[in-house]
Amino acid sequence: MPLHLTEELSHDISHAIDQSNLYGALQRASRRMGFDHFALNFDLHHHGASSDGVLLHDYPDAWAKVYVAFDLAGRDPIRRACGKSLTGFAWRDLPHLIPMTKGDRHMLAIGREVGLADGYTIGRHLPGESSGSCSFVMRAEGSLPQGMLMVAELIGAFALAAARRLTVGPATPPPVQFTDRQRECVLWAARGKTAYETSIILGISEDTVIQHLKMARERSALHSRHELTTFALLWGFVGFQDIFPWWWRTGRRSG
Amino acid sequence: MPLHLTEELSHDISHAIDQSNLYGALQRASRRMGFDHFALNFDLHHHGASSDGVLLHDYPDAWAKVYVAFDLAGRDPIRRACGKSLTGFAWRDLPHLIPMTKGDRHMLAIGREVGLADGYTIGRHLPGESSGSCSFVMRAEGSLPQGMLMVAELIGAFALAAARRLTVGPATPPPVQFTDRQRECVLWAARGKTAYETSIILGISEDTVIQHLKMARERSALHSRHELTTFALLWGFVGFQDIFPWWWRTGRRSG
DNA sequence: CCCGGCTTCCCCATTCCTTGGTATGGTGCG
DNA sequence: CGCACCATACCAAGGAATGGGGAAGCCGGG
Repeated sequence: MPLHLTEELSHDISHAIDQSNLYGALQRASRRMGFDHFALNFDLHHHGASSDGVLLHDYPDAWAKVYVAFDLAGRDPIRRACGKSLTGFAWRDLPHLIPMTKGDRHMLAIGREVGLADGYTIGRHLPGESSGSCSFVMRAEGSLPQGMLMVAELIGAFALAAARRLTVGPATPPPVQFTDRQRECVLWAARGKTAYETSIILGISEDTVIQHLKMARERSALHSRHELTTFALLWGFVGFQDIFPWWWRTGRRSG
Repeated sequence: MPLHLTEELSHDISHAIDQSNLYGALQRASRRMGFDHFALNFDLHHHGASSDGVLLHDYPDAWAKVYVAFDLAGRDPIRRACGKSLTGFAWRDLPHLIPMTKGDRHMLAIGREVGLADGYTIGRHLPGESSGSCSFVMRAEGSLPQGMLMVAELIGAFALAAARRLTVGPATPPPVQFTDRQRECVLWAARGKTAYETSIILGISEDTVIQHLKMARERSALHSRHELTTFALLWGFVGFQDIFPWWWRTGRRSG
């Protein structure tokens, strides 16, 4: 029966043709699964003002303002936890996923006050393209509908896929291309090397390294090396794999 | 019934205590769902030689060599498609997900020759931490077990979570802790702001921002802002989600 | 109550990065 | 052969980051 339910609910979601459509389908789905509220947010890692992403929810009004404040400060613990779990998670399990600060606990406490007691959140990431999360929330303290969590897992994923379909469209090419040398210089920059050090490593002059980084910045329309390295990481021009194995191998420590 | 099946199969997988355990559970699960083969790979984005990731499969021997060759060259189209889909996908739908090159088609053709006709692959990513994929494969041309794809979706996710658990360990505590202010300053640095700009944003003096960043570097034993922002991204003190949606919202461009 | 940690602010010298140029040789393509 | 692009190298000025100091107030734990 639950699988049948999944298919029924996912049908509406997968066939949503716009955001209000998706909103309705998600609201119906959340009720059918036994939840009181839902929230879906989906952010692109690029694209300008035209398509900013998706934020759908039927949270209490009182919560919206609070949430925006926390989120703008980059402090939403639930969003952080989405980066640390491959499957959905219950909010009560947050401390097992991420280190909780005082501010985090404060935010959750405010949530409980306005009627968001516990929830189950499904997060998905496509490195360099988009991230999103979909939460199903209970108003009252008590247990989540355990038998429905797997259904929620699927429904959440389909909803995020739908949001992506509505936002991204067919394909997302990387916004720029680097030359080999540019990529190499950015890599050593991300590893923390200065232009001079990189010039020694690559056996070229310091000015050349600076030139490559200059060109890379120009292509990306960025104005600092921090942005450049972050940008390169995001788009996979360099990977954490490229940086950290090297980092740990070379006797570097950070704690 | 299928949901019951999911719970039964996921139990074994979620309780696997080592890789051979997981192998057996996955093999049983793939058979029960009506597939002929399975493959799971899971890669960490950091940590040195000791724990490089997981690769489990019961593919024909003939395929292993071919696969390794393609994968080492970073050319596996299925892995590429994992970066472009939020849900599982059938191999036959690859052309809808990614631009297929001649080499990609060649690889799939070889697969069909050795008895890997079509498959369903579930991919998951945690930006900055790990990526993995789990495939369930049919030997013969024909249709995938349609009624089982949602089950496969869940089983695949649980298997990846299990692989992560076996690889990463229960929790990888961050090697240092930042104060709220430090984290905030690092966040704005990662967003590309200078110390002066950050000071305006936070309403404090430029020297204070410099001081916070100085302390953060000291704790991390790092010597440049590039390393600091990368480090913060890796450990989840700030997330790509925190940086880029904001980035593109504020009129920045890069393409 | 005192101590430690957090946050805030200030100074200075040095190094590094950014931005604007110019210029050479090589390579691949039509 | 032009042409575009890449890799290489250099110059100069101004802005930003780094690494050393010092110091104040606040708050919570022992």
